Amino acid sequence: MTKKRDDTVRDSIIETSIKQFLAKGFVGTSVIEISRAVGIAKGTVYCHFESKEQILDSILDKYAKEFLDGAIDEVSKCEGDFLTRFKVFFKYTTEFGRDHRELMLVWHTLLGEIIGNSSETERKMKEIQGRYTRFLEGLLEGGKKEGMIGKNIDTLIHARIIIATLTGMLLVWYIESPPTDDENKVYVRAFREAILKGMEMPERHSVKKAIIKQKP
Amino acid sequence: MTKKRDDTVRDSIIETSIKQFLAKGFVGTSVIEISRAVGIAKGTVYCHFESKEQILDSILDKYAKEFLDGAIDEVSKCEGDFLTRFKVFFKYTTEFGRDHRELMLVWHTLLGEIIGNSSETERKMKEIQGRYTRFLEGLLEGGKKEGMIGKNIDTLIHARIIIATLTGMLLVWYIESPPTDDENKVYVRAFREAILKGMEMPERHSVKKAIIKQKP
Amino acid sequence: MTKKRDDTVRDSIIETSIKQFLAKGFVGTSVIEISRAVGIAKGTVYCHFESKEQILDSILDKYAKEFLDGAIDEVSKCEGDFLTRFKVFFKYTTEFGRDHRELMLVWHTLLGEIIGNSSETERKMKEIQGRYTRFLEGLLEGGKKEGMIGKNIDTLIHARIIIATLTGMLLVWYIESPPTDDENKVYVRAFREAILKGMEMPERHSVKKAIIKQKP
Amino acid sequence: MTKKRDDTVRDSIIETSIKQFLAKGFVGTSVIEISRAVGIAKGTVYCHFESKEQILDSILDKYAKEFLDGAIDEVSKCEGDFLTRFKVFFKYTTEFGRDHRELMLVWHTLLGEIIGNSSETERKMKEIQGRYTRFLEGLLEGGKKEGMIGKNIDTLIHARIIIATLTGMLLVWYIESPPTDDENKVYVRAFREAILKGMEMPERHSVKKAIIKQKP
DNA sequence: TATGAATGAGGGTTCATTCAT
DNA sequence: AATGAATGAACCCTCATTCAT
Repeated sequence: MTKKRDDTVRDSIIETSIKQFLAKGFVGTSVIEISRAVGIAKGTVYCHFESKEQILDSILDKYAKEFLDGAIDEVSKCEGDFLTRFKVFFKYTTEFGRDHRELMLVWHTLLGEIIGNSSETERKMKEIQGRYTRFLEGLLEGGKKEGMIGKNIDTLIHARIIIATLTGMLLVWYIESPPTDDENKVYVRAFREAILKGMEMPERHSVKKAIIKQKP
Repeated sequence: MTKKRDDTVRDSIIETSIKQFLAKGFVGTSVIEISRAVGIAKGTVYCHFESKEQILDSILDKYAKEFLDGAIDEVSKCEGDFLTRFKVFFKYTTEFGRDHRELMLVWHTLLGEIIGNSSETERKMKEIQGRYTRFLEGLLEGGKKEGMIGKNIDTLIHARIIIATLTGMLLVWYIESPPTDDENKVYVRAFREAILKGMEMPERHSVKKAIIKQKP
Repeated sequence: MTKKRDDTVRDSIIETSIKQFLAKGFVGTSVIEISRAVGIAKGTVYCHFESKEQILDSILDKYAKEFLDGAIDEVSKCEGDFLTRFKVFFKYTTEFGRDHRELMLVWHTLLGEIIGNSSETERKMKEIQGRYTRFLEGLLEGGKKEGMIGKNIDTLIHARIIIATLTGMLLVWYIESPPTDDENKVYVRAFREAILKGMEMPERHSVKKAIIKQKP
Repeated sequence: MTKKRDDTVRDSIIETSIKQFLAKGFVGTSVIEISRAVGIAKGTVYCHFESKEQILDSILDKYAKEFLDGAIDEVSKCEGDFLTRFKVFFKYTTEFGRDHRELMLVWHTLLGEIIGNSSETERKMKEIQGRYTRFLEGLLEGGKKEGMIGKNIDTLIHARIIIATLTGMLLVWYIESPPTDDENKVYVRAFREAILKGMEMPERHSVKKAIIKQKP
């Protein structure tokens, strides 16, 4: 309601910056490169953002709003049990990653660059990351209550494992050339199953047996 | 006795650069910051390295030599079956990650910054990463032949999944404050079990459905 | 009205650079010295030139355009015989040398510094120098056809001698304190007569022996 | 008598520096380049010279001693009339230029770079140049007394013209590819005749006639 | 005498930011 | 809002010189 005017240029700057930051990092990207890629003058960038750092901030906000809030929204709307909700979460995450490859990746790329800065931006990144972890922890906690994942599972640790896995998945996809759509599906399913197995009720079968008995 | 002279300063520069690159990225770290942290003059850095980029190169070489070659060595020395070898690999990787936190992390930090550069350094990074992937693929291939992991498992894909998972694990550890040693063990075990389950023989239980019958 | 904008600063940089290069050579002059002499910030130089080398390039272009093209123009406009044309050329050259002392001298100063560089700038200098030589050769060739200079005169060699003489004249003027206007005229006349005598028709008197019968 | 010890290295440094200064100028040549070309360590240069500037000084001394003193010597030893002495001078100069191409050229190259410096070295260069001019002036003055060159010839001006011409000759040879030995001889003779004609007794024939009457 | 690691001033260049138009 | 010339700090790197060995 408030911000309504024509934000075409502003959005263009953000969209372009994501691409550039992804390719060359935050420090490695200059304002003039952004402005040229957008097709405006250097000074014009400063009509829309106070500083280069503010562009980064807006990207983080965009990530938090579109990805994180989106995931939370999607999951809250789902009324099923833990497994259903988890699958919704997983589907949302991987599909978002597929459709907003750059936004997801720039997040991880910048993490490495920004964390340790002790800047305001670092604080923001840590806060977003924390919100993500806690949301996932809550989801798992629910699964525990429903008896769908092992009681002795540490939900915080597993939240982290899941994030780690998803993070790593994206990075590897980025380094190696992007997989085909079919490969993509195989990956995603394999990841999901691996994650779920890691948390499943021990009664179903002993991990130990499965692993150790292989040596006849 | 060959070329051995006192490389103290050189090593210092590398060690310090790792820390600085980790904290601020490659572009974000200036040569004068490195020199000050080492306690030498700016010019002295150039007595030991031709350029800032060459420091980075040396770090990558160090990573490749210490971590990758170390892992390959360790595994080749092990004469057991796939599972034993895989555990050796896993142990080596996680322990190396624990003991050389910075070296491992700087690798991943710089990956995000460098990939896309189309620089010589990028080529080097991709080559190292490729060597790692192929090594792991070979390991899994062996497991397949021994009948210890499912015949239908795509070893390349799973090599990538494993790397992704380990990568992500490290990154998350870094973003969140470092876990205690005990947490560490739980993580590592959980990760390893998850990975192995994802690949185990389908006959034993029903992973099969999840992994193999992707296309209904 | 085409691209005309205010090139005051750009021109100032060139004018100042000529003086500085003349005094201290190209390598010996720093960009900050130029900027300070112009009265602008160091960075501003780079708003007008891509690099220090580009300033040099512009000076060469200026030299080629103002001096060389000017000479060619002046001579082509003259419809007289060889002697008339040669005198026009000589007058133009010496007057240009008198009125654009610095531009002429910086050319020669930089020649010594740049030649041997195997840089792009060297190529440019050689090309300009070559154009100058060929133009003069053409002029002499005309004189030969008109029968006003000896048939056996090698026009290329004499073109070079003339250039050498003019070049040396300028350099000596610079090293020794600049001569008065009256001395100037004596110089110029003496030079011109010496040059013309060296090429005149052998029949008239015995230069022939000196020039032609080189091999007894 | 005084300096007797083995100056091989010192001489090597000077010889090498001449080549390097010629190719890249004084400022453009670094001490390490010289040392590498000589095949010694950088520090060793400072065992033989106090500074880079001192190398230049030694080159100038060498030029003054070998070329200038040599010319003066040669001419004083000759007992003939002006024309004979002048020819001796000219022969010596051009042959020295042919045989010590680099030493001669580096002198002219460095002139442009150093003059204007207001350094001690500049003073030295001006002094050498002045000594050269005065020597030549004396030679011409003798010719005047012997009645072999025109009474109204200004010997200082003509000394300058001669130097200028020789200087220019060298530079042009340097810029254009070096002439063959035969071409060389033609040049040299043409130069000498041109110079001598410019100074000859007016009684022999009127310059004016020769030049002006060409237009019938 | 010879070495080469160490120094730090200074060079060319980039770039975020400002501001008059 | 849009522009781009201007700024000056900061960056990477070079180099003359010193000095302990």
